[in-house]
Amino acid sequence: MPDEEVDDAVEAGLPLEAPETPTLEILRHSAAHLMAAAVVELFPGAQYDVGPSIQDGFFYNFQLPDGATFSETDLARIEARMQELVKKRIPFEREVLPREEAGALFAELGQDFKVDIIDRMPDSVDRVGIYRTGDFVDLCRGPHVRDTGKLKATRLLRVAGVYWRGDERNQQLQRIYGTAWFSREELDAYLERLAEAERRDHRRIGRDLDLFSVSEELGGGLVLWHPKGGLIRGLIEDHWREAHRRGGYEQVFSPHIAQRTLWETSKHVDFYAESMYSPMDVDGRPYQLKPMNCPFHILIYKDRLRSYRELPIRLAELGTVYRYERSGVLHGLLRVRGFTQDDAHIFCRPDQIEEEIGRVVDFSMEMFRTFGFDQVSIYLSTKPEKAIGSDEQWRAAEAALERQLRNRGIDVVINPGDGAFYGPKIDMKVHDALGREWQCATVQFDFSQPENFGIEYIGEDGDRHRPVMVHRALLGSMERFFGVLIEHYAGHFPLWLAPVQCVVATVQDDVPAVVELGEGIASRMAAAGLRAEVSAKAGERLGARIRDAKLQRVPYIVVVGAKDVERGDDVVSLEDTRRGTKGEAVAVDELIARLRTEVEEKRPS
RNA sequence: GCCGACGUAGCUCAGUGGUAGAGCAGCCGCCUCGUAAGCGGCAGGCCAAGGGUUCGAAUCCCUUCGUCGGCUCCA
Repeated sequence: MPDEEVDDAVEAGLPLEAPETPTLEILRHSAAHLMAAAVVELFPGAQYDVGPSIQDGFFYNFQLPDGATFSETDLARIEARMQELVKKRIPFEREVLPREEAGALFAELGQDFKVDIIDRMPDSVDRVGIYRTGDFVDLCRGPHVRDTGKLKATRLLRVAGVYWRGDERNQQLQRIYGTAWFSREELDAYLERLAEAERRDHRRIGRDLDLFSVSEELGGGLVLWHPKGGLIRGLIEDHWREAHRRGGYEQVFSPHIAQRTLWETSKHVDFYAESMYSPMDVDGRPYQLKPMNCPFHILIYKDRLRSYRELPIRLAELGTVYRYERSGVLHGLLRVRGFTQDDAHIFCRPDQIEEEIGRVVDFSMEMFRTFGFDQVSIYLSTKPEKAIGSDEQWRAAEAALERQLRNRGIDVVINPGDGAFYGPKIDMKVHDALGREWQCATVQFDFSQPENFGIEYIGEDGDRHRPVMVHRALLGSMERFFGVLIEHYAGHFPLWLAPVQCVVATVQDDVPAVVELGEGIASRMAAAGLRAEVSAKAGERLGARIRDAKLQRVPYIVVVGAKDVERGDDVVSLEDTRRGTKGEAVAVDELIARLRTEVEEKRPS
């Protein structure tokens, strides 16, 4: 998220010329000014706050007089006015004013936000830059394009309510988002990208492919996995379990509720209360739906005395947790109130911690590759405001995490203050087919819980020592990962995950020998462990069967008809819907062998 | 939770004050057809819920619930 304050918190600099070849960022920032100019003309008395360029576009925050708000129909009017200003080729003119003069100027214009920004500038600032575009004047560092004529490929996209200075205790402003490009063609390409993202929307595909549902009747943020979605989840989980066994993890299970005292010990009650559901009464004692799995794994660790020889102990669980999320944030599978984390907690000696972190990073990269994610961005989050543990502990842990990443030649982005309350974390975001980043894996160093629960091990020296703990999820949650996977593949799952791997479409549906041939092929495939279905419903043409199978994203379609029955050579016509080949003559046995190989290799697409 | 938009059949959507519609899906027939939709029929709606205005409300107003786009927050 851009720092809204930075872009317009202008300091006086040298006079800037409009660059010969403006960057997209400059173009978009200029487009933001243009939009603000149009808004101020159309909505007298509107105050403007900040308007930076952002990824793919720009926004500007406004406050309309008398608490008025923009509605989406206003966008067309504003855009039309912008177009007029574009035609006039109004120059962007820079001036540098003494600070007091600028303050007086904006005060006179009734632009309180600008006055406020000037007031907040450090004392060292004595001159500030402003830009004029016709009658519109804005506090701004620049640079800008030469004139508004450069801003032809601009489109306003949506309005949003936002909190002043990003703090929800503050008043709400109106924000308009837009996008701007050098050319009409680039703008169209961008809009097409948005349309493609919409076509890939996992909620859309989830319904079309009958994978999952969420419903009002059930309750927001709660997911029903339908048979096909459930099948895919099961396959993902099978792979996950197998990988974890090989990776030295031991699978455990824990209940969905526990006594509230457990959450008091873990300090979740203190630090995580707003995400936890109200306690329920069990025999007069408060119990709590679990928002995290860690305390359970700690209890497993703690159930008996541990030796240094046992460490590291890696306890993994597909643990379903429940967290209160505010109604406005719920979103399909990506943001829900009940979800299953692919969780694990690693208990180890301090001397093992770095190696363990490195292992987890390698392990997750391998896991992502299996699902077709080759590119991953890595973020390191440091101590937040609300945290337990000393600054020294935090700094040491942060350094350990960073060292392991750097050792692997990984570029790390630091997110200051974004860690969990019990320790710093590494977040891994996968890049999908459209280049979008999705938060999946998180690796969190935790030096607090071992203390909270007083867990120990007996060291080589015979004394008791405190283990350290790494909390990690790779896929993140089954729900979110599934949503991301759907969008990444646009529903075209790799063969090993495809709910139906092959449809055997019959040409005729009323010729018993043809239907029998189709059914025979499907059952041979089923016997070989493949998921095949016959499409022979009465009243449909072959074209309709093919179409249905393709809309259902079935990877392979076999066509059989009367001619195949006559020939009797066990060779069928194969269509590979992902590669777009059709009419390939292939023997059924060979087909089965081919698909089995593809499944066994878990070929990612 | 906040700002905006939207809630009409399983799905996608028409319908802006005067008797609720279409396409797809479903069901029933007819056609037996070779690589993305054959043809015909039937059935399907308390127009999100509640309240109001009106002779009359899917349509106008209010409230609630939900969904969507953002904000804040997050796996």
